[in-house]
Amino acid sequence: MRLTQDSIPSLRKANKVASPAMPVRRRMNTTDRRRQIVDGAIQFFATHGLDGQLRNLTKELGITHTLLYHYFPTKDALIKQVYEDVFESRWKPEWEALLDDNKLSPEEKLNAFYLDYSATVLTYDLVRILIFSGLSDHSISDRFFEMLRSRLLPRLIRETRKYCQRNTRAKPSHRELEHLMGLHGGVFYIGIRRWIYGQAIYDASSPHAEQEIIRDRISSYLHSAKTLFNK
Amino acid sequence: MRLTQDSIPSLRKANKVASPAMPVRRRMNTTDRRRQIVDGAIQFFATHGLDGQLRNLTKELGITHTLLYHYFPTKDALIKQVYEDVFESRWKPEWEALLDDNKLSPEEKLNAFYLDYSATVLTYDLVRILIFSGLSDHSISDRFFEMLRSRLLPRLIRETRKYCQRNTRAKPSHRELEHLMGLHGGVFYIGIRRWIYGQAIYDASSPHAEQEIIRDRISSYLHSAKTLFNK
DNA sequence: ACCATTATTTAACTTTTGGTCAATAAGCCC
DNA sequence: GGGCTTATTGACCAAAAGTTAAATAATGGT
Repeated sequence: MRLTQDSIPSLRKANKVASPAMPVRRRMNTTDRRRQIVDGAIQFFATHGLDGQLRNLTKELGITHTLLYHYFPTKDALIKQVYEDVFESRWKPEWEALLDDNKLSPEEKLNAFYLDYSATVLTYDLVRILIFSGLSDHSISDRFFEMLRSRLLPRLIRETRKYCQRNTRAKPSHRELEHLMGLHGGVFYIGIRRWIYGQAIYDASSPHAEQEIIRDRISSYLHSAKTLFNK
Repeated sequence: MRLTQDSIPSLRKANKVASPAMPVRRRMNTTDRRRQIVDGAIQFFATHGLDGQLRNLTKELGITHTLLYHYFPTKDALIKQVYEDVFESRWKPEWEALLDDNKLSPEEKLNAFYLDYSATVLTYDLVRILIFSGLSDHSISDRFFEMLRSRLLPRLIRETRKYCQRNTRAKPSHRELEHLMGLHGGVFYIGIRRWIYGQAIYDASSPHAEQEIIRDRISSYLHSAKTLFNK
């Protein structure tokens, strides 16, 4: 292992002819390399946690660990960048617009939203990094949940009320919110089972199984909202 | 910090008189010390993850880190013991008996079960160690979920059917199971929010808030089961 | 009161790991 | 093709962290 790694340079020195079998030191432009590092780091930290060792990360990337320090002053800086990227790239502002769209019924909105939300958020990288973040500092999970709480939950509650034909703009009650969190948690739990517990959730026979599940849960949620809150 | 730690022996040597302010080297019997170490380790690993450093753990315990190796040959052995203990001590065989009790209605059973389950399982130690385990090897989470799957889910499905007045012993359908997982995940998500995200979930005004929430979810679950599966 | 046992500590070793720095060489411009 | 810029590397450092071995001392039995 260490042998091959270390013997490459001497080989190169001894024989300057470039051969496909012999990796040559390649210069990448800064932005591409940086991109590659961050992408690799996202995958890597999602798998091994934030305690994963830089030398292992760079080995996967095919570079020396010292090269990292050309792009990031410290490991924390890299982690921070990973947080940024995972977070920034996955949160969709369209969700708010979708939930505000007047052409859709409450049920259609909830379905459309949670289908897209689950496809976007319930990914290997995001779920695991979110959980890793929650377990250590709460930096990412706090931010993520705050977005949820301030931008989505109120709209989801509003749509729920609309569905129940309750015309109130009162502040969502504790009970209403918790009912919604029951749905939300049930959906997020899909991600936990799949990406934390490593379960294969669906039978292969039905390709749209996940969508059906989510639809079921939403309909169940809305239904019981009626009986729960309509008197 | 290190100073006081290191200066104790010399102090002891200089002045043999035992004073309450000066901790004296105490011999504990093997079983007690082992118990203390494992208990401390559960707390410690739950907080800092499995990468937590033994020196910090033992500092909390007030012993030298090398003493650990008198009780456990390696760090992995200690972690394994932690897994065992968390798992053994928290899983209640009574749950199965409860769900089989004929004197209770399905709704009463589900309520009683999930109230106790959440009080027992949704604790700081268990939730976090379960998740830590899931993120690394799946050793604990697999076992835990397997117990759930084989011993509890079938009974919960059975009671759900009873509630819906469906008399079938057919193998639970994929859809039935997922509906149940919606409830289960919603409940477990309480633990995630509280112990991973670090959220204070309930308003202090209502001490039984968690119980009400769970009751709500169960009633919602059973209700929608009726409409979902009864025709 | 002494002795044997063994819990506990001290000191030291090894590997791992984040981080630094000077040397090397790939690509670009002229 | 020569030279400049800078991406990339190899050697090295220091602190962290798991592990070992020998020395010390608390306890229980006689």
